[in-house]
Amino acid sequence: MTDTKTALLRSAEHAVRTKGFDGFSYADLAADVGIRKASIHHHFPAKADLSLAVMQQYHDRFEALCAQIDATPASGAARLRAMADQYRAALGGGDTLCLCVAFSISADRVRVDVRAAMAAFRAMMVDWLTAAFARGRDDGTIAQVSHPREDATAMLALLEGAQLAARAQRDPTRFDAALRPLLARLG
Amino acid sequence: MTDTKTALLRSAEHAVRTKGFDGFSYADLAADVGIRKASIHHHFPAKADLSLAVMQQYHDRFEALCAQIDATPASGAARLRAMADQYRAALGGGDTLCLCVAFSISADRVRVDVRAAMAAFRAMMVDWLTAAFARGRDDGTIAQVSHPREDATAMLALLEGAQLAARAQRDPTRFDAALRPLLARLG
DNA sequence: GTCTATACACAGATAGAC
DNA sequence: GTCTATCTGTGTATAGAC
Repeated sequence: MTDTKTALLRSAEHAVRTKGFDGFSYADLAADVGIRKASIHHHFPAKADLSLAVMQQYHDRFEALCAQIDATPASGAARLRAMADQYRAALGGGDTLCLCVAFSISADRVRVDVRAAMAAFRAMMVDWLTAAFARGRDDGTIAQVSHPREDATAMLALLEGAQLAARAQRDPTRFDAALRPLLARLG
Repeated sequence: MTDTKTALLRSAEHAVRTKGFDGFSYADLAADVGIRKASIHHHFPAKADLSLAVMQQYHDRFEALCAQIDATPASGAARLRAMADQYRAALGGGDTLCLCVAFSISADRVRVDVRAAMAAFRAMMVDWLTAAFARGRDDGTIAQVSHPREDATAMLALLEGAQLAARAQRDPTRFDAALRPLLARLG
């Protein structure tokens, strides 16, 4: 992959996560990367192609992160904490959201394959969180686990909602506050 | 307030909640309400004026809803359930979000007074939820309440995140799934 | 209050030279 | 691969007639 393409993907991911799918333009990326906007079309013919590439790259990165955590002997609770830390770090100064959240608002204007990629990402995250909750129930490090899958679904919603709360007021500590009750269950 | 203005506010709220601040235009509203887009400027000179009016109307409606629930002798748990039902109903077929969520993505492109209105709405909701959790702790209808304010912050994030999950896949039952662990705490 | 007409900026995208 | 130039559509907003 060329440097330009890498730079474009990087710039586009940041743009989507701070401004949303409808909020960023090829002009923004061009200014950021330092080429003309027509040149972007050489790498990504349409905005949807770029969006899909960004989504796939994001998916791969999180998949690798999950695998990395799974390779450790960490407890169920420690795994959830590690993932929560990741979402917290993704917030930056309170201005960047999870890519899925950023795309969700424009869900009816993104191409069908981009929507499919969003669904795939969510499914992967819920599956991983489900396994972590099950592990935590078995090793006794997570309190009050009844249905790992439901807990996982709720936790993903909580993570995304907490990011929204932080962004709405550009205050990352809102994320911490929203996570506190969940983290309190982790021994 | 004239019928046209009422219709515009109604149409605009739906537009923002389905397409976001950046995703709807005066052309959409004009087609929906049945007037020309230039006529909208007579009622709301700028898009920011319209956004503010929609936000204020939304705030007033929820404030009235909170007051209505408070006027009943309902338990803490019953109050939370009533509010959760409201967010669930607001989902429609899985395509409409809370107005705050819809605006949040475009937070850096909305006028400062609209952002202030978003913050005011969130503050009101957290305050109300805090009181409901405190009531539930005292009347014994909500399990494991330690810090009502933290529980309230987490619940607002969960409600909004659950709406996002439902919208991402146009499936309202995702909302129900994400809420289940919380609702299980309510006696 | 609503209309037609229009201004002006910017969006995504394409053609073709270099 | 990147550029200039350009197309076409759409966005918010305004002027002025009715």
